[in-house]
Amino acid sequence: MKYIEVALNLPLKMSFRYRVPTELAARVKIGSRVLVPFRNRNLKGFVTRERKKGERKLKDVIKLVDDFPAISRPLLRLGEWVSQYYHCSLGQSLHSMLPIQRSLKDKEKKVEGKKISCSGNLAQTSGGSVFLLMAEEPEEKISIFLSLTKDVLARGRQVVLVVPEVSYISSWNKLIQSEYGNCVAILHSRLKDRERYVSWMRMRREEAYFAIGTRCVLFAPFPDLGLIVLEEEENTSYKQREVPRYHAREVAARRGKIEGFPVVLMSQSPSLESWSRANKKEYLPISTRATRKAHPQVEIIDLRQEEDKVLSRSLEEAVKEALKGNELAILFLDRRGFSRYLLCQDCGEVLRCPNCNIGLTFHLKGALSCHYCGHEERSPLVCPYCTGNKLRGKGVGTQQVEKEAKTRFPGALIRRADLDIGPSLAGSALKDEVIKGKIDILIGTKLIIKEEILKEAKVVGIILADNLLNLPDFRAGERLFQLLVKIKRSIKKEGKMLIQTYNPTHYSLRCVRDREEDFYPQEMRAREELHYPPHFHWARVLLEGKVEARVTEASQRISQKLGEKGVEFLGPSPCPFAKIKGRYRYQLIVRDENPSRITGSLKGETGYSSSSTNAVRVSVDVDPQELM
DNA sequence: GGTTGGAAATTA
DNA sequence: AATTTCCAACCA
Repeated sequence: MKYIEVALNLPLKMSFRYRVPTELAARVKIGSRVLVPFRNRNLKGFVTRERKKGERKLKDVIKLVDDFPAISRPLLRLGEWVSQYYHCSLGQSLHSMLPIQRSLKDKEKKVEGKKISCSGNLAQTSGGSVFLLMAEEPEEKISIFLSLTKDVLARGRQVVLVVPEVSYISSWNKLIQSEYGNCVAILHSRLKDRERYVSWMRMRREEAYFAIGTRCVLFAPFPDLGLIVLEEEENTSYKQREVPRYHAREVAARRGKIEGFPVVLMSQSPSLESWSRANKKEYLPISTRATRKAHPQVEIIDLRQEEDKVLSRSLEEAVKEALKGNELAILFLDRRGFSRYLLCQDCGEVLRCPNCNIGLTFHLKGALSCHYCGHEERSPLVCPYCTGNKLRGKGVGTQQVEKEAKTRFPGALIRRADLDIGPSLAGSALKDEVIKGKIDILIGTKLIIKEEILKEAKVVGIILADNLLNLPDFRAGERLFQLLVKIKRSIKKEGKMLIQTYNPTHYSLRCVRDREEDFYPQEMRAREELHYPPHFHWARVLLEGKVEARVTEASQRISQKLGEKGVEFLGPSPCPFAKIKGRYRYQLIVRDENPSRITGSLKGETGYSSSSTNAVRVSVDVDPQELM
């Protein structure tokens, strides 16, 4: 008799054993999906191991779901790594790797021989390595991309291109189709069931040999994958917010290691993590020809010296100039949906946490708090740096920009685009309007920071850079730098970017204007002292529950345990969103230079999640991006 | 003795 | 995660 272990899509550490009825025995393999009885219902799960003996009476597998194993051996190994590193069950990680619920049917007799032959020729000098491609010019990036992929395809292997968001897919698809013909399969979460199924099957059958998609395309069922390329590797969308909370960059690298192929990260301004790894030769830089073309002018405007805190004189002049030449001007302001910060309009300083150096969150009752370590203080009446009395709560409602622009630039065609107007509308329709020149001044949030829109712009004004710089996030400076570099690289070469700020000497701004490469060593130094990544790995332990006392109690218990183990951690402190859907939320931040020590210290402290009506749910987010 | 609400155990 | 089991507190 044959027995198997099955991983179910439940937050349980254990797998369950079943007996395989004789008539199924030949077809049930490792990686197969099976339907099994569980409690009083039937669940689909993945076969993870085969066993000779069942030491007790086990239930029978009900049926085999698919005509073939849905998960290949290497992908099973990848799933095991994801579940270990990101603290979720194997069933949860495997479930997220297969975006299809229905049964997989295969009428044609697929040649299984090919898979075996591929494992022999994996040995390749670059197999398992990660490369970092920092191309200044988009044309150069594309030409390197094409030469790399051509090479892989010529050796009969397949290519995956991962992009941060769905909107990036169509232009890449056009490019790749025009180069290689109809060989592309597209995969992302917004596809309909049927489309996803067709795409997935085309990859498996090698009817397609090029896959483009968002995160989920990392698990493309190609039999002989030869290359994964990640576009805009610093993009924060690469971190999945739901379980399993994986980062596409890490998963790509791990798949490359398991299956022995190279991974290429592309970026105009890489994440500090990747820059640092490249510096340590963990990632290999791909050298580019130095074809730096003329850059647009960058001007930093000191708002402390300006009468008008919304539109400075220089920005007004620049916009007028653009209007005169019938060119597009963009005014960017990021609305911070939550949390405000306290800024001195005289000296430009911001109230920061003495322990963590992130902007303190300014609450309406006049309290200031740090959500990393839980530090709290009363908000002062005068600025502690210059004793001035112009401390102002900043962050929400910089909405007057549109009103201001209308009075300043009468007759101009002004368009405001943000989430209120609708994200779908802000997409292609807006792009069309921009290209046809139907807009003179475009006012918007991060939504409009798209290459297709920016490339039409002659002038871009950043209304208040401090909004981004003072986000309660240690990566705020890095994010601002990356955003500004992206704008600078995308707008017209003879254009101009004007940055309004109360902190004109900040290196995030200075480096955008003067020497971009100086940013990374400076930011590395800033992160070192406070044990921020990339020097240390972080994991967030999130506690949620309906009874606040229970949540704080549980967080105390965990912090005591961590203390006994001698692990370094911050908190517990209330999350930036302290209550969501009636659940109170607290967090602890565990940090260590070695990610496996973090995993070790958390083992046993938390289930993957335990839930009952009044209990506290504890979950772990390894290498978190935003702590909300 | 019986009901009840919440925590703990169980699921193969 | 979703139930079932366990157990102590409360009641008449």
